Amino acid sequence: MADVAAVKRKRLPAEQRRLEVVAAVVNLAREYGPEGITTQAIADRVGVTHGALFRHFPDKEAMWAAVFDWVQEQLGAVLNDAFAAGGDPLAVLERVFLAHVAFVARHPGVPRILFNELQRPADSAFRAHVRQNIGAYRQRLIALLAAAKKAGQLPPALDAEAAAVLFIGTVQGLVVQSMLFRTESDMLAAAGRLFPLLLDGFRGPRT
Amino acid sequence: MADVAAVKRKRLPAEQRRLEVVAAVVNLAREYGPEGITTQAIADRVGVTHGALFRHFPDKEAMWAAVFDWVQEQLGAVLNDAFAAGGDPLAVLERVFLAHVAFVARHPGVPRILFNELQRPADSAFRAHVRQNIGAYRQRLIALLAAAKKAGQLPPALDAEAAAVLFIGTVQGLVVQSMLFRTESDMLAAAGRLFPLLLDGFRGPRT
DNA sequence: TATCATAGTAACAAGTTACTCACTTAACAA
DNA sequence: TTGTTAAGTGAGTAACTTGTTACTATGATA
Repeated sequence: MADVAAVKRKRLPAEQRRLEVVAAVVNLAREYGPEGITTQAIADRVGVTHGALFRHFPDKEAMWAAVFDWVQEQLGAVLNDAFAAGGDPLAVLERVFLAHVAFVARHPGVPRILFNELQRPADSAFRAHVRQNIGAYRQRLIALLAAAKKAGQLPPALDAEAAAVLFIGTVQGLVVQSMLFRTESDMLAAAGRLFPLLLDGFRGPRT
Repeated sequence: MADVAAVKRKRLPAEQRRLEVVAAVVNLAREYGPEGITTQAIADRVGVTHGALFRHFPDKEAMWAAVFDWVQEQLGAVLNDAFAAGGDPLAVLERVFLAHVAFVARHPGVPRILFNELQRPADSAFRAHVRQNIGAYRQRLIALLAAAKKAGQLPPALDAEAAAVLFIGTVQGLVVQSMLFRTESDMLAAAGRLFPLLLDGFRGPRT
């Protein structure tokens, strides 16, 4: 695990160093997987000795908590913008879809971190956090689908709950397959091809 | 990590013990996540001392390799049956979808193991294995979609490659969300609600 | 310039993990 | 019954990982 940030002025203020730790964890997650991230590797990447980390975080779990907070904040802002930008409901839906995919394409470490957390036993505190976030996301999608029904853009018979699951699942499935096959840069192109199919499914059976 | 198999006759033939190790790993993956599986935990679960494991496997990686072989074999058989059972192409497609979901619902440790592998760096030997399997799966789906086009069940304009990605992605997304929210038993019901939406998407725009 | 809070250091401690090895003993066949 | 083979034992070991601590050095401020 190379120390990219070897040449670096020391003695940063605590808040800034904490952000550097978060960035280091996200990058290391992409490069080596979340499992292999040791506190020593984080220290090397940040360009600081091992012991210094524990001046900013009480333990390793607190570092992970900071990473989760960062992800929630960033992704939340991206999705908020997409939801808020206006337009008819289906246009919003497409914007949300593409914004979501673009975010994980820009931060490829993030899905690895989330998938990693999914494997932990169900009682994990992080799990509850993630569950609440995705649950809220799903509710917003259901509301958006309801608005689209009201606007006559989608049929009233549409199973909105299933549609929301399918929507989020499409993003997740796309991410999984991109991690296997493609580079992150191809993800947006693939997303552009997938969304029309998804939308046709929402629009209901061809008469 | 309790030793479920504490009362157990000793001195099994090697092949059988190897299968027990594979089963133990899959079960432990569901209960504690793949990350937390130590060779000691495997030994406890199988009901054997730690050292005995290394009489059957040269190292831990070989145990994981055996698990991957088992998964490939089992899931491959399930999908083969679903593909081979006959009927019109869209009926086959639905059967494959439900068989796939049913398999992961019956072996909840399997997706955790696969997701775990996805986090490792791209040059892993396991990754190449998984990639080849899913790639072959995708090809079979594309062929099936082509057959459905020929039979007039799907429009010729359908982007078959994107549809195959969406199909596999739907399963994966369903699994992810089931791991977060539902129990494994709900998965099949959710799959039944999702498939019609997916199919309508394949059938193309409503005119 | 002197002071002082605090970021950083380096060596250490304690626990965990994968793997080894000399040995014991069960099972099966002649 | 007896001899041989291979499964199993259990006490170790080396490497790694997290976290601690006594000490040092920096840089903003008075």
